[in-house]
Amino acid sequence: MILKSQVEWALHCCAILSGLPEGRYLSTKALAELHGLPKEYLSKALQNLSQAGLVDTTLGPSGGYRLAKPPEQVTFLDVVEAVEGKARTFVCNNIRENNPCLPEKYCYSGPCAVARIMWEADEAWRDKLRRVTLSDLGRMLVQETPAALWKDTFDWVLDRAG
Amino acid sequence: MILKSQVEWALHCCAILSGLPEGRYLSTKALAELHGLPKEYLSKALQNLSQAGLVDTTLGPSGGYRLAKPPEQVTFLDVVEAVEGKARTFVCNNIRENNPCLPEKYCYSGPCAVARIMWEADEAWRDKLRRVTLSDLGRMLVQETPAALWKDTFDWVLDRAG
DNA sequence: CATATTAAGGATATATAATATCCCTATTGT
DNA sequence: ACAATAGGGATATTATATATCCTTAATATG
Repeated sequence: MILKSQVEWALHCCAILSGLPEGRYLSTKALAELHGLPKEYLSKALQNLSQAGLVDTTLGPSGGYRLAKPPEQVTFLDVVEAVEGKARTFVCNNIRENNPCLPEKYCYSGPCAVARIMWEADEAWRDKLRRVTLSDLGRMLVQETPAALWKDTFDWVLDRAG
Repeated sequence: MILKSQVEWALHCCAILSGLPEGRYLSTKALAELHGLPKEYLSKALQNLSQAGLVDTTLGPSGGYRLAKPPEQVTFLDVVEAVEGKARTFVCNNIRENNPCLPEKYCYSGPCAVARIMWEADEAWRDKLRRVTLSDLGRMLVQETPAALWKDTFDWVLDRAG
């Protein structure tokens, strides 16, 4: 069970979008080249962000993506769920209902204990992701990235943003 | 990102093994029929449990599987990791290193912030699973299963255990 | 000892999901 | 008018999950 690499892509793209000056957009092309990713496929991930309402888009030259909300209002969970979907990571197939000892008409009232426990763990994972925002990420990245590289990077992307 | 159904199978099988009388074994066949699962494929999951040291096995008629330790010493994480592997659910491909602004010889010192955050969430998931044991599960199942069905089920499996 | 039953594991087949590319359309800034 | 863009459909490729089959070695039982 491994998350799609699109999740990683989307998070890094959001990190860049978080640092973008007000009103500017970044194209798929720029984001793909910056991260060395396949443009067309990255585009699908960005479309997911758009459909989830996390980013605004605009067409034409100098078009592209920008965050739809301030970075402190976008959580990791928002991004992860936009790309991976909101379904739980554990699917209960109710195999207890195949028990040959089960009376014909018997119906279990709720989900079984196995599922409840697995879903609690899933929820703990989501909780953790919900507590980290893009602005938290931004602060961490600024701290661990050389200032010159950080500046060069934004000069580079803004140069490609028309 | 969805866990293999083998995880569900392994957990339900462990639940049954937890309730088994001392010294008895249950065969793949019995476990498969009890849960309505494909015997050969379930066998692969049980082999994973065996390789992880969670269950003991013995050959021949009346052979099969039993827990290798008391149920309170086997956690959900043990079972999940035996089947799914211990790898983290988020893989960092270091796409920041594709940044064209990155100086030639530059080398990042540690994993990037995105990976650290995702790995923390992964760890929260594992923590939760580590805190639930098979004996916890057993208590929950006993409570939510009609006593007669519970008894019938163990009579049924023990009948098939030689 | 002979036999039936079992786990282990290799080989292979099938189905589903992830990754990737291509192409067409409508929109928009220049 | 033109070039650049997002959106999205269709399709191809690769990887993973699911499933079956078969062989081997061990073992309880008659």
